[in-house]
Amino acid sequence: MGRQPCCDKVGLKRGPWTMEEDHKLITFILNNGIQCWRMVPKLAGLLRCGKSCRLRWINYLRPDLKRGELSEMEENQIIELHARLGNRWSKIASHFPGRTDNEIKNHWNTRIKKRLRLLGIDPLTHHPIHPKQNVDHEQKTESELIKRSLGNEEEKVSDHQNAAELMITAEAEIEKSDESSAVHLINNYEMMCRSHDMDLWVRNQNSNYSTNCYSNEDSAVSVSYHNSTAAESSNVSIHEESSTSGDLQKWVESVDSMLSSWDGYGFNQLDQQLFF
DNA sequence: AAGTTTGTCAACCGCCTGGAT
DNA sequence: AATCCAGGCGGTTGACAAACT
Repeated sequence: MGRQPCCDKVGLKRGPWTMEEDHKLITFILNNGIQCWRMVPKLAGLLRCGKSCRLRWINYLRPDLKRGELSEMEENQIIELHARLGNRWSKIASHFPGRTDNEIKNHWNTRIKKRLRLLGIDPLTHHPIHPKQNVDHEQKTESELIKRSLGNEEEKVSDHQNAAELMITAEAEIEKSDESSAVHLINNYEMMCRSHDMDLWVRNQNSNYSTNCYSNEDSAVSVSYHNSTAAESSNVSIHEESSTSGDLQKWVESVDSMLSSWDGYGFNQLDQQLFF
């Protein structure tokens, strides 16, 4: 037996909501609350189906909605959550009070996907796109792509490359367990990232792992490692206040242990390059 | 100025889930 | 156990605006 429609659609209004309809819905909900969405349109005097009322309230009218553009920090968090959860928009949205799943889904489809592709990252798998599979067939040079992703600012391009080199060296130091040197380099990297509000991906040449490093507003450097062969990913973060304490030692150890578990996937090759 | 393309996002559709009976 | 049903979810559409030719 087929599913019954949620309501009798005959005579019901569709399409964009008018101010008058919005007003009726807001007034009704604020005065009566929500017991049953099916009854809301009847009781509120609206020629809409219950589902339509629910959607309008949740996505547009409820008072606790956060308006305005998503910040870069929120965007980075969405990317991180999407890597873990996939297209589970409501789960992702639950991490952002005042943001709706619809809003985040739209933002992902219209902006973040493009941004990731520009950086050479497959938005579906979150792994680097191999140059041969790169969707941008226009033979853009690496520096042109970097410029585009950073708003065409020469200075930032140069710092972006320097930061990548710093992080690559830091990882090499970690690999050699030279913590004090790694601490110094990571601190430099952190400062550079924070001062230029940027993120970047580095990737081992001829290997299957990639690294995403970024800073965010609470002064942390996060490093996500993705291993395409093992289909694993992991994330480690350091905070400014812990970068000179024993916590960093733990951080270095956790990176070490994670990477040694990935041995055999080519991580030991340190001839890394910027990958866009 | 006019026509076309591209980007954005509110709203809809249909399936899924879980509680009630 | 089977069925019904409301609410929830993710994919998709289409109207509108902005950018481009």
